Amino acid sequence: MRIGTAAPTAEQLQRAKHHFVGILELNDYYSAAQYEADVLKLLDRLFQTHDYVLLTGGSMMYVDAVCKGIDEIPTVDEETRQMMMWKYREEGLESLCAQLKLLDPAHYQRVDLKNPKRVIHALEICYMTGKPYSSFLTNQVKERPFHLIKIGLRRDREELFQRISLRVDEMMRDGLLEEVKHLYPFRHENSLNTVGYKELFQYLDGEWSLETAIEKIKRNTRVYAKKQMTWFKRDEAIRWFHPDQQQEIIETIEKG
RNA sequence: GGUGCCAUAGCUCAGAUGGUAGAGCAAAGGACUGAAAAUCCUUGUGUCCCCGGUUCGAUUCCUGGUGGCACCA
Repeated sequence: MRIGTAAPTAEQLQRAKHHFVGILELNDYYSAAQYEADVLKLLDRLFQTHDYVLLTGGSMMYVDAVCKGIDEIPTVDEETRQMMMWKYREEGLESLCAQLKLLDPAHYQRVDLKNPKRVIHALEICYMTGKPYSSFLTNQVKERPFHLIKIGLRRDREELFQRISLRVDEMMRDGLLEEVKHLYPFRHENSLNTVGYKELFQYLDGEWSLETAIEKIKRNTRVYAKKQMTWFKRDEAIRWFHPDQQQEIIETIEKG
């Protein structure tokens, strides 16, 4: 999935040592909590020989998992997940909400009852552990054995959207469609339900023209960029810069 | 040139036998604790093409104009 995920190029990989690139198979289970654990373990090692380590990217929850931590909640086993998916299909969301109200009234008050993923996950934990989902939540930011400097990059929306459009065109030139064709047999894997892949699957299904699919990729990428802005905007620790302000960014990092 | 049809939100269109209007898409804003490039929520005032007429009242009916489409010359 090199092209669609905008993985670092061979040249970029040469210039700086990267971690966690291409470590997972299509159908591997992974989560923000696992990422938190994996990254902390790696950092432990890296800080023995490095003063600085850079964490880059825009996967909001994964960034926060490393910086702020995620509460200790058991990982849902396959059996429970299957059972809950079955209940969701057979009984519907409303029924699941009613069950959550009984098993975890506190969380029932707070969750987005219209969001199946949230309701399902809370219920999974309730059923699996016999304890309310909310009893696992501490609402505390974890202490880290290192100093964090958060740098946010921001540019005019018009310019940003223009660059998104160019980036998608470039991916197409680099052979995104070929990549997607190879992945077509695995299209139902969760890892492929993402921008850049799901739209081209629709094209291969004959539901959209190629032009429409490309427009949708651009559109969905814009929406994603907007979601990143919304998420990171409320993080007061982030210091914001225009990408061209390299000198200022370096100084900020050196000052700590 | 003639005849017919159309002109309503950024786009595609719906609608009221006359009481100033609403869907989809787009767009904007927001949420987010082991599926997160995922998932979910909220938001629709727009000279209803223009001039005039009828009317208490016209975006709706009528005359004329402008633009578009189709057919006929």
